[in-house]
Amino acid sequence: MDLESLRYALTLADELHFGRSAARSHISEPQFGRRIRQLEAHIGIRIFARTSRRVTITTEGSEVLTRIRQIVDAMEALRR
Amino acid sequence: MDLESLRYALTLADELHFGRSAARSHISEPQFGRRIRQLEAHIGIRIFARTSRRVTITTEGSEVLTRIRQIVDAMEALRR
DNA sequence: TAAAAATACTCCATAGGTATTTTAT
DNA sequence: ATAAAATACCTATGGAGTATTTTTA
Repeated sequence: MDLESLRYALTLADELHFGRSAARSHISEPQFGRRIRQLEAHIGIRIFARTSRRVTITTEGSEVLTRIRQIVDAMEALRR
Repeated sequence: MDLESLRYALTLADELHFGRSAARSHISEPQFGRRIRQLEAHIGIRIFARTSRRVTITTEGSEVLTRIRQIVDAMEALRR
C-alpha cells in the first residue's frame, strides 16, 4: 500500500470517472484502474461501484476514503 | 512512500541495528538499508545517524518516527 | 582489526503503456 | 450504438539478493 495508490483513490472519489482521474494523475487509464483494484483487494473493501456509465462510492467506501484522506495528509506532512 | 518502508523505519528505531532489523523484516541487509535511505531521501530528513558501531535516532528523527507510527497504525486499520 | 553499513553487480517482479475487448445503457 | 472500464500483451523500471568493499571505534 503506497501513497500514490491512496492519492489515486482520492482523485477517483473526486472525479467519479476512471479516464479523467487517470489523466489528472498523469497515468494511463488501464494502469489507474489496476491500482484502484489492487488497493481495494489489499484493504478488502470495495470502495467504488462501477457500471459502464458511472462510478459511485460505496457506503463502506466513503468511510474508508475519509481515513485515506487523513493518511495522505499525514504522509505529505512528513516531508520537509 | 509505502507502508513497508515505514514499517522498516519503526523496526530500525526499535533494534537500532541494520542487520537485526533486516532479519526481523525478512529482507536482506543491503535492501533494508536502501529502503531506509530512500525513505529518508523522500521525506528529506535524516532519521538515523550511523557509525560503524552504532545506529542512533536523530532529534528530528524521533519526531518523524512518532508520526510514522500513527500513519502505520492508520494504514493497518484500513484493512478489513 | 573487526563489526557493521554501503556499493557493485545481477536477476526478476511488477509498474506501466498501447491496443483491444467486454459490458451495460 | 456508444461510453467507459477491464483485459491481453509487451516493455522497462525499480525491488531484491549475493558478494564485496568501505568505514570508524
